[in-house]
Amino acid sequence: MDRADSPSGARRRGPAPEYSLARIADAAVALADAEGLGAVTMRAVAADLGTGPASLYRYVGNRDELVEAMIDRVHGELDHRGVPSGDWRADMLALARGNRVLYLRHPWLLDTVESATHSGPNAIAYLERALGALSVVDADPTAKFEAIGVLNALVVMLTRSETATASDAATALLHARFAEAAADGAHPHLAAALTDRSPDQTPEDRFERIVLRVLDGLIAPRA
Amino acid sequence: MDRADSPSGARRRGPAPEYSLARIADAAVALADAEGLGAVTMRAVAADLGTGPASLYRYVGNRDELVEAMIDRVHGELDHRGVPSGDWRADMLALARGNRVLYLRHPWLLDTVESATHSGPNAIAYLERALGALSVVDADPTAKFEAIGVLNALVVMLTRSETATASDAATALLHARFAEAAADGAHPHLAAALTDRSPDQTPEDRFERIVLRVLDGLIAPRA
DNA sequence: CTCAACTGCGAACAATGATCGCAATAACAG
DNA sequence: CTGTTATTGCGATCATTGTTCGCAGTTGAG
Repeated sequence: MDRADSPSGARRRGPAPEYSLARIADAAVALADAEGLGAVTMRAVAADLGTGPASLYRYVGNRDELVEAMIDRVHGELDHRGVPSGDWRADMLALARGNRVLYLRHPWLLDTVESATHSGPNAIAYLERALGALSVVDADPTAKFEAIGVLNALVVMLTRSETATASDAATALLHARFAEAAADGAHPHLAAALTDRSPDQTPEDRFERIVLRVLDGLIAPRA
Repeated sequence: MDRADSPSGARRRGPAPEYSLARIADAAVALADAEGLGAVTMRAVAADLGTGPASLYRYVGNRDELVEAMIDRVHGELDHRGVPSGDWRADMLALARGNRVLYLRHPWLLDTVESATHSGPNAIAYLERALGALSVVDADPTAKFEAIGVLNALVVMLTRSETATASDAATALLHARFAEAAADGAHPHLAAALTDRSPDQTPEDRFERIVLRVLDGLIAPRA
């Protein structure tokens, strides 16, 4: 019942595995990048590899495991060397920036946050980096875990709002509903806020400003 | 192609609708509360109402619309009167607290954050309240929207971690992987952080402390 | 050479979201 | 009162998807 592919030292019996978890995950990632996570069906991935869906189950227990493999695979794209630099603020900002570009490059990652916990090797390596960055801070580990978690949630939220373009149907609907609510007289503050648009700020600036502020709030002087 | 149920003034022709969006949403909410969002299939909801799946489509365009109705329905459980009180910090904390209990009562809401945007009437009413609370703050509307969004993301994340009990399979797996990584020698900071457990703090305290800190960081003195 | 372990995968199954069409019903027009 | 029409309830049915079964083919071990 074990998986094909797994590096169990010596070559086992039977034919050598024709595919690999990495190849399958790559195909799935390509599909998700192009058409969203919903397009990642076992059939579609298998078809892209030129085989049938059943073959994939030699490498993956189920679809969730495939998604997990995808997640960890793209997490490997990040290069966080030099992150425990001593300046924890800069370090955390760098980690956040890295996650941001990762989410922008693979927007489907934003859809996996709530279903699958990112706990693959690369995600754990990331956590190790973050803890390393915070090792110079005098706070108890629980607070550090919290800070990392909050930071990640923040990055997800910010990137999600960055990804929501007006061309998107859901976003258009949202705006329409806002406008409607603002016009019905029962939502004065909303109406005011919508008319009083304050403008252009690059996404990057917005991102860094908010991340830094939250960081400062989180790791405030001990009470 | 219009929906049954919708209050189009005078009674229309044909038989009076036997169900209603509200009743259907209630049944679905009950199902989700008991067995999770995955248990909310058209068939299951219909069966709970004593009918077939096709009937629901007179009241709902598709499953996503049903989930949206569920979301807005439970958002109506919150009573946020007295929230624009003048003390914006207290107001925002109260709103956050309200959302927290809502998420704890209906954990499946945490699974809807990324798929469906919460933009029903009750969600918009919530937004209006929050904007009202922040109306006494001198900041541009964009920043206020951001603050509200960040606050919500924060509440979601904190409540999610509160919901993840050790009895949960996913959480158990996560802890196992952490322990494994901590033991392999390549993750010293993780190992240190895991052994150095700092203890007991009520979830409520944790929640309020973090929310207040982030709020203070967000609405920091203008730069 | 034989056997056992292993892989690839076509065929099939169950569950689910969704559609179609028709019978039943009730307001409306005359 | 009758015929028309808009509307509802819903059984039957379809397409899609995740997943399993079983078997043929392959390869190393004894």
